[in-house]
Amino acid sequence: MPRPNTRDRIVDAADLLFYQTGFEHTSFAEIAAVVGVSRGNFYHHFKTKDEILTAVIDLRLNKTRAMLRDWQAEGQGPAERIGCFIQILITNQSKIVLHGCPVGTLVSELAKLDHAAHDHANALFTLFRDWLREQFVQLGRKEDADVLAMRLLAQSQGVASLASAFRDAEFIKAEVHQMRAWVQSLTPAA
Amino acid sequence: MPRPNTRDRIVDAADLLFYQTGFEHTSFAEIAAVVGVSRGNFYHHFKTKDEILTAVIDLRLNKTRAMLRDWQAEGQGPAERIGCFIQILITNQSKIVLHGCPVGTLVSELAKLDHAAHDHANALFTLFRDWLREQFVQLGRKEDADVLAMRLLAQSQGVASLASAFRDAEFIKAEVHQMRAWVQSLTPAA
DNA sequence: GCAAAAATAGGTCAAGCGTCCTAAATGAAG
DNA sequence: CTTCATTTAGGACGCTTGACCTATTTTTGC
Repeated sequence: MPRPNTRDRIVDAADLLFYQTGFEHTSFAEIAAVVGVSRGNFYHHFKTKDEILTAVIDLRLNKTRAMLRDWQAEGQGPAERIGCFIQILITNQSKIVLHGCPVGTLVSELAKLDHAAHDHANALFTLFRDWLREQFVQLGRKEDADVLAMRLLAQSQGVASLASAFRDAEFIKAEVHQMRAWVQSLTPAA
Repeated sequence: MPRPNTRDRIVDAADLLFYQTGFEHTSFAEIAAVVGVSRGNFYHHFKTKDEILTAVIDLRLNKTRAMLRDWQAEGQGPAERIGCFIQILITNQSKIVLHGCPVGTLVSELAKLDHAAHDHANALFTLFRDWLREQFVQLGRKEDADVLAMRLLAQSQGVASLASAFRDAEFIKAEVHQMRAWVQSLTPAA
């Protein structure tokens, strides 16, 4: 097995560059330069730019699934698990201020390009949506679990969007506090 | 007689194309083709692409200022005026599902490109933010008016983002209903 | 150890881009 | 009518892009 997995390094670099500067604005040459491989080597692993995009989305899907699985395995209640989701905004606040939400900005860009991979990328949103819905169900909100899941998802998107626009990390902290209080208000007293 | 102003027609076309397909993805040739002018004529009015962007942002700023002024002049209370803002999501729902929020997606794209015009575009957000803050002040929430303004702005951004991602106009309607109820809950009984 | 396969390097290509130029058509002013 | 600035047309440039090809090196399987 090839120790220095060039393909993975390319996907990792593309993942980061797509996040930082956007899919369309990132060129083959830039990715290749970051990884330190020639364009020919690059082409050996990925015939088209769309193939790289597919690989990047798959990587993000796998990482997200693993993360959700970890949260599930920590032996806490649904409210605490929803708290893990909200916590992402804090953990990644500096990146979010600079480049927005990785999922939201990618899906938005692909929507504008009318790109075939839009649905594939949106599966990232669906992953969170379904997982959050399940948590709200376990919280005893079976009736409106999906509505609540979408609302929390929308809130986090809005917070990331404005935090980036105004380059304001404090805004994230304040809204996260409010989101936590909101979840608390939905949690039946134990 | 005022001739059909070519410059204005160019800006109008660029405004629409930037919204529908993004700033970077829109080329000189596309705009020129839509307007029906030659690239030379185009260049006579705008030396660089950034000049067009500046003109488009200025156009949007003026349109937004006029809209806010109209809302102010309708002789209603602050709660009704905030309702006008929320109503945009309904009025433009089909466009939002297809292309997202015109302000949010532009600011987000310029942030990713690290474009100098980012702050200029973000003035659109500031316009709404300041106006909303004033409405909340008049609603008797002087202390947290800016927090509430940002929260409502973030909500509308999140709703637009997810509505576009899931291509779901019904989601907009549902969340608008919730947002109206929220404003109502902040309004002191008359 | 050696042949097959995979990986890497670097050159090449057509297309599209923003930009720039010159020249012709138009229209207002004297 | 003439003059001259404005507007329009369209060609040309230099550059970047994604895509593709061939040659060489490295790794793998038997």
